Amino acid sequence: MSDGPRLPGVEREDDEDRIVCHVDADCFYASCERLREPDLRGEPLVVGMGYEPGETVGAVATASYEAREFGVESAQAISTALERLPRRTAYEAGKLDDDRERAETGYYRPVDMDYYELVAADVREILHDCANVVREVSIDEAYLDVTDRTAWEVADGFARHIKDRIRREVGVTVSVGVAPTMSAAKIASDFDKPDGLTVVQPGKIRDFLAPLEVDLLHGVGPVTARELREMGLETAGDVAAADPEPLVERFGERGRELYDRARGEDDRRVEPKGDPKSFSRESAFAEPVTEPSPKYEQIETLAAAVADRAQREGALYRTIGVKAVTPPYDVNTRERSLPGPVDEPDLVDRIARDLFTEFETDPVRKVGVRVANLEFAAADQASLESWERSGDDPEPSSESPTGTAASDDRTAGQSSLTDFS
DNA sequence: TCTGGGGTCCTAGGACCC
DNA sequence: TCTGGGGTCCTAGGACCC
Repeated sequence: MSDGPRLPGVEREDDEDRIVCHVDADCFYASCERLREPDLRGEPLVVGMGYEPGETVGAVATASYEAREFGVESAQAISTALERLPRRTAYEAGKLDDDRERAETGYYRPVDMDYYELVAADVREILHDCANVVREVSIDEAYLDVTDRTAWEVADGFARHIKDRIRREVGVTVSVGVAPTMSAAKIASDFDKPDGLTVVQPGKIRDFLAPLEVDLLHGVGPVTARELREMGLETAGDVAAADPEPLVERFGERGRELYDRARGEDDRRVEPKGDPKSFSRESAFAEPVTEPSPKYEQIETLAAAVADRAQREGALYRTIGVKAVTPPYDVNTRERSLPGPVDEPDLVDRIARDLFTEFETDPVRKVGVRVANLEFAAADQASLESWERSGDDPEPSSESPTGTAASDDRTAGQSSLTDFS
């Protein structure tokens, strides 16, 4: 109902003064492990894959803050982590060849996603209780639009309430950022980790961001950070004050976005996450493999896993792809699109093999299979179709004498309408 | 830091169509 | 029959995130 000048065709709505909360669990996997194994509290703890005897490839998924003291970081090669922080069990068994102290060792646990999902579900429930709109970004991270639930004067108390509930009812700690935009809220939640709480009031975003290094901005990784530094831009404040033209020229659309975000401008609204766009599975070999057969065996396994996942989630796919990582670390992808969406595990296998023949004799350190161009027919379309063709065969094709979808043209639809009315 | 696994989005060239 | 302009889809690669 607000009056005032509007550009024709532009929806302004209640654009102003959203209150966005970003909730980010602190080293979530490690917290989960401590939940079911309280003795791990206060100890250096690494959750990852590949540290068991016989395994050589793997990486750190999460390191507790105690483990980070030793230079262990997420995404680090597990071998590096073990050098910096040997396993406590190795110490206790007297297997360490150097004279390290017990205090310089830590605990290692394998990733157990099923368990973490259970814990995350409890957190989610609280989040949905605290906000009208929740966007789950990952298992341990979500945006909340809490505009209708609180006000800026008491936003810190509201965020405190969320943190307290999660700690009391689930037993893990989270860091919360509150700001008028998603991007500022995200950075705010990271500002005071762990167990942090940072509120950025409207009008203060640019001041808040100004001193931060560019790589703290969401979407700026090592490559972009280096290029920005080469352009003389070290902090978010530098970017905000820069001429946007060179940024757009160098980084395209991302450059514009970067510039806007550094200035505190971000008009994205918190919206629930939609359907996934792709499913993939991949796995690395202990060392590069040249023989064709182990590679094809992996492809077969991964293809089956991906097809199974799609089936379980009720997704049809129209594109099938493979990935071959060759030394030193070249990522090659090949994909093929089909005329229409399918759910055919055999086809995934066949096409994946076919696409992979190109790398058959190359040394390969990692292979992957992917399906994309997903369609979730069952949920969305069933209702749409029944709405469009109301009165039509309620169980399409299952009762059909031919059993083929090909017979489902207008004429067939008409006749079944007659049949069922 | 020589590298795990599962995702998203963007870009750029080519094919193809009108 | 020497060559415009716009749009969409497909494919491969790259950067990034957790």
